[in-house]
Amino acid sequence: MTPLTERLVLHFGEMGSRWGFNRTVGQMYALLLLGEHPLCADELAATLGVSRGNVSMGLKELQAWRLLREHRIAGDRKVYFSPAGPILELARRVLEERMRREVEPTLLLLGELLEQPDNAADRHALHKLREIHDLLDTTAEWAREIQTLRSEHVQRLLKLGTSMGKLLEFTDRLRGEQGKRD
Amino acid sequence: MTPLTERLVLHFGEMGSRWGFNRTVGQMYALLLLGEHPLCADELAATLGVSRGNVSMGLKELQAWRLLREHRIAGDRKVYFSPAGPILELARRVLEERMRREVEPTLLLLGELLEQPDNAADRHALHKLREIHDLLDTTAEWAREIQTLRSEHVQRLLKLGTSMGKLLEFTDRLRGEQGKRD
DNA sequence: GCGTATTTTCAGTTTTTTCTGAAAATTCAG
DNA sequence: CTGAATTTTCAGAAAAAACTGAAAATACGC
Repeated sequence: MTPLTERLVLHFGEMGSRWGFNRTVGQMYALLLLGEHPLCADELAATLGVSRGNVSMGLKELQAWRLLREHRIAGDRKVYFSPAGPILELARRVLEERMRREVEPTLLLLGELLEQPDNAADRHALHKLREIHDLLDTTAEWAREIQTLRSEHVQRLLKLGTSMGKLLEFTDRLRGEQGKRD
Repeated sequence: MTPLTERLVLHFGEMGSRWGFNRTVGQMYALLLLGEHPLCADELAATLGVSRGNVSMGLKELQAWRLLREHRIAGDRKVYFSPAGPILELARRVLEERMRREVEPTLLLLGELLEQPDNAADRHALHKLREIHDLLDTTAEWAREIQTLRSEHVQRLLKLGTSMGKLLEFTDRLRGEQGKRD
């Protein structure tokens, strides 16, 4: 492991928890990302100095995120792993999985609660619930559509940034000045 | 606490950790969101059945996210709290804070590592690093621009969804068919 | 199929995070 | 100012999450 790789591994380990998984999983993925060749579980365990069992659980977790690709070599029983695609594709899968874990459950619950018969005591709460539900719903729809676009278009869309929004700001400002003149 | 509020409080408590804070903080925010009136620390502690100290730390956390507004009433020493604005504004602050916590540190590190003198052993790793850096950089820029737009325009932009992207897909398909005819 | 190389599982241990409650610090009505 | 009301802090307790290592299960070359 070169000093550069080591630095990244440590960083991914620390950030792991903020990204929704544990230190070992973060470090494992850093290694797989930077390495030129696929690695097997034993190599991961040895390089990171963690137990074989821990690596096994980590691999399961990364597979749940669909971030891994398996490689099998004829005459070798071990399974080797590498990242499941180009960076943008990985980011897209992380987005999808995070929507599933962080947004979907709440969206479902809110939808259910909003269908219940209206109780006078909850009028205000239901109003808030509706607002939250609608925002999450729009966001989920947006994320779902991102998944349908081709990588190159996601790329271009990101680069476009908020120019659409800026256009809205601009036209509104024009309209405002026109209003003053009227 | 009505059954509806109770249900939401429990849910926000469970989801808390996935959203980057702990159970108590999640529950506290659910209460503040749904309640019609601002609440003081003692009310939060009593309603949720947690210690006063825990609520104090939770409030500090929510303030770090800039999700709270303080209310002070003449002749009453207690401080009362309510959500810091409309839902969309809160979502925007969560986005900002999450970028700061989850993306910025990595972006800074990658930027630093990419400036180091190139080491032959790291050629491949540096290439990957560059890819990740550029994607995070574009994403951060995009998030920063969102913060500059007015709420109503963020709303419209979200609703527009990926129609821009769909347009790209569409024109590319047309171009493709044209290509076949040539 | 056999037998071993490899992976998975999971009970017990360690580490980390969260929570409590009482003491210290702060704030503000009088 | 004063002092009680309120908030914050933080050491220690409790709870949750992560990790180990060995045993069980599985997979696959021979």
